[in-house]
Amino acid sequence: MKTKILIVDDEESICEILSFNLEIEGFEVDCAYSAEQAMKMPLEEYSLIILDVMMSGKSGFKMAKEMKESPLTADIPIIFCSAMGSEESKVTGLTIGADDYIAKPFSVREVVARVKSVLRRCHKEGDSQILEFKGLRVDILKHKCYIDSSEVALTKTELEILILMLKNPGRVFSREEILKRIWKDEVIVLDRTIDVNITRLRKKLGEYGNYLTTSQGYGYGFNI
Amino acid sequence: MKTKILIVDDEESICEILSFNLEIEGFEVDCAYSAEQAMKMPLEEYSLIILDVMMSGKSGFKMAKEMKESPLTADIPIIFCSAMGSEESKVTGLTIGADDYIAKPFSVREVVARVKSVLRRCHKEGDSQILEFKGLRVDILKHKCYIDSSEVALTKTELEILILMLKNPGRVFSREEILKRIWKDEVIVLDRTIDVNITRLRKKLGEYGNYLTTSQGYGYGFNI
DNA sequence: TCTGTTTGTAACAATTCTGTAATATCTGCT
DNA sequence: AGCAGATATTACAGAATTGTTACAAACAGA
Repeated sequence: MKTKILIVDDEESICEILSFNLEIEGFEVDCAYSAEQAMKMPLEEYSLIILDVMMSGKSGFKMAKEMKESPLTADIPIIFCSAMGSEESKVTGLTIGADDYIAKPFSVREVVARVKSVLRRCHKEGDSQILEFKGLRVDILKHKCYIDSSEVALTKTELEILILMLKNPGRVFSREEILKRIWKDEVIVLDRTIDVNITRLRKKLGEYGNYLTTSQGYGYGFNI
Repeated sequence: MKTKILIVDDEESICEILSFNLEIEGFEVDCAYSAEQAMKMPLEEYSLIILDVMMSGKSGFKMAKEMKESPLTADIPIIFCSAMGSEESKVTGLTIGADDYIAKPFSVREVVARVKSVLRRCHKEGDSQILEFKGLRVDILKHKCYIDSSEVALTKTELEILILMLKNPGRVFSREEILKRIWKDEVIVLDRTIDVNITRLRKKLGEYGNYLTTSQGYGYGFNI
């Protein structure tokens, strides 16, 4: 399977040139022309995202921040690119949210080199993205959960909670933390909502539900 | 209790992005926007300080130097970061006692990696903060207590008292001190409440309960 | 639009925690 | 030993936390 890369830039010509060159290098490349459009795509399928900082509508930085908040997409490396203009200093500040940074105008050669470098650094090439514990298996790319090879139907919320917990087994997450990472800052829901979702998850996971433990006064965790 | 990190940088955006990402990693993060402001904070509470070299007002170097002069703060690891990637400032930083050095612009992933590395090196890692005495073990992050590898169920209050004592073995805590640190100022409870909780703790800890000693007229302590 | 699913909320039940008070025991001193 | 002050123990009820269920709104697909 080819390594997939997503380019998000409102300048169509840039997308074209980049995707052309990256495809020559053997990558599979998709393009989005706005952050809004990109956010509707199945981001977790991509091994790397090239993100323009300055776009009309949602900025690349904002999009990156949202990605970091979801356990599904938090680990995807991002390369920012932006025109070095009057806001040079601001750009410097923003770049640190990324795994790499490229200033426009850039040479195609440079971009390809950085893409390869970041992928090497993050060991993400061909990464299967599967979480496993005994007979419990979660395929992050496919959004599926299996127990002993038979599928368990989890809803999006349930799956994200499970992924968050499974990625940090043993760690206890406070309700506040869970809200921040599953529901983002935009939506406001009650603490009790977490409890309800944990209950649902436990029920669906059967015997494995017992590993989702409560730390009274602290929160929840996946306890091995 | 989470590992606390202080970020000192006059660029607010940098503070934001770093703190956001470090919080996701499970650290508790505070920010200061100048060395002067930072020096007014209770520095000894932090397990690590990320310090910008170039700030208006007092420089990061100067602040580090002052920290090294106080026994309270001399051992806190410091990671310098600076826009000038010149070898010169790097050398200055390391001689002053910095534990690591990062040149801007940096990737968040890099910073997080270095933070973890430094904490690991200093035996203060955020992944598994563990207090241990013979067969008694407390995992602070997991909020769990074990005796000879089997879990002992402690309540929140009991656990907090035990952690307080175990962190300062030999030291005697007055009731007043214990109230202040476990119950904060918010809640007001009787002195006798402490006694009851100590009793409960002793019973649950079995043989190790004997190490929780009373200093008549003074208070309690974990006496090795 | 109809239908089924997902998801948050509310209400209530079950459980666990925790401070208090009453009583017993201990400690240091004379 | 006897006393006074300090600490230990116990039981209990109220508080706090968590679990469960049912329901309705929002959503998605046909």
